[in-house]
Amino acid sequence: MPKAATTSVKRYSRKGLTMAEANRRDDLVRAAARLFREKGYAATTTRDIADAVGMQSGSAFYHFANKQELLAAVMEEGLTNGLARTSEVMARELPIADKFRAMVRTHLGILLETGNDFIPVMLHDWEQLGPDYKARLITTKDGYDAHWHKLITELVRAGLLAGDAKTARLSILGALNFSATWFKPGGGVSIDTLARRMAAFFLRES
Amino acid sequence: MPKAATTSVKRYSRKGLTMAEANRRDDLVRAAARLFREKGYAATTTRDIADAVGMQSGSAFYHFANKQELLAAVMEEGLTNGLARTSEVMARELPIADKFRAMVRTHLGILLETGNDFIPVMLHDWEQLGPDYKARLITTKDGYDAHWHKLITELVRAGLLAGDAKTARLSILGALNFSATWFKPGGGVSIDTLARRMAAFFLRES
DNA sequence: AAAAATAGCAAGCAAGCGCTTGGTATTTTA
DNA sequence: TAAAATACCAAGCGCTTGCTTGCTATTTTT
Repeated sequence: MPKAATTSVKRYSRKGLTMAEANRRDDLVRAAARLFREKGYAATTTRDIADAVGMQSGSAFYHFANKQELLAAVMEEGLTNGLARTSEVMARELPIADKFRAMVRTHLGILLETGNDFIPVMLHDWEQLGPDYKARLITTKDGYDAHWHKLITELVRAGLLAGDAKTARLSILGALNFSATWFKPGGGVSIDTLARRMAAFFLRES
Repeated sequence: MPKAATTSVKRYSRKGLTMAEANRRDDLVRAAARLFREKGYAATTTRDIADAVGMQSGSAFYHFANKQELLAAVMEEGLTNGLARTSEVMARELPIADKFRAMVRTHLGILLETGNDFIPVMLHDWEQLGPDYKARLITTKDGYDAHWHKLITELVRAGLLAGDAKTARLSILGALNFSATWFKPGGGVSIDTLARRMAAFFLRES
């Protein structure tokens, strides 16, 4: 008879999944993203993150060489997902003004939807990243910006946005990105409504 | 003969000022503001700040009970000065569109002028402040917002800004505030030029 | 000129930090 | 089924952190 009562079988998640299925690395990235967003990177300890996924404090370093690597993983996750969503919208065949509205809605979704803590962390704690880690992410980040550059250049050319394209891009993305600091889900406006209102504020049409 | 060679007279600044004139407390606030802006509040140590003004690491706690109090002092300095400058502009008798342009220029000045690290620190590290410290600042902060609310409401009513006043205010202040993250002094555009371009981007007039 | 207040210095403490190490249970590969 | 790889745990190490304490030099007040 096995001594099952004393030697309990080791489980890698509450659902009793195997190691490979459990994928605790992703759990760490998600928990880190949430905590980094709530308290900031420097104010979040590796113990906080380990606690959040039910690990011992040192065990996170089996998956990540150091704390910076975790921050980079959070940002990379956000950039990869954000670039995919953005590219999909840009590939649609839509009137330019409608495409702008869709892009605004998508960008706000990336920033404000529950659980999407990755890009807000990137916007807030980019400067906490060492130069080598920045270099690893800058390519994806540039691809992101390129979509917006193309879109806004067309809108300016069509007379649907005022001023020069650079000022328009910096203003619009600034306004959108800053919403991550004040938007509270369930606090009055929905993301959909906010997106419509902000798009209408920027666009020059009847 | 006094043993001046061995027992040097204690100076409270490099200019040989007296204690009261030297005002090392303000030195600490300015140094803290610069470091908080460069590295973030949590990543800046009290030793960094003491070093920056040439003090021993513990001596800053003669002027401030704790590190949070220093952060609050940085923000209060920014709010007081910013509110004063903003109130002065609002009191001018100007056509409403010109007043908007002046307010944009003033706000960008508060954010971007060299040495004005206080409001950027507030925008970036507001959430690091304990609830009691937030309460101490919230009144001044609201006075600040009230000016913008009044101005933008008038502009919307005059048809010089699109959409509802709330969306307009959040978008404009978001765009302006976010410039603190990307603007580099001496890097292409001046604050004056940036202010003119951003104001022109938002305003609806010929 | 004595007393009190001011503005520090020098030293260090307790707690918390990122991270390492040695070992072990489980799973996967050979 | 033995060997190798995976995914941790338990313990703790060295360093840094915010902050305290006892003392001293200078300035201001009385």
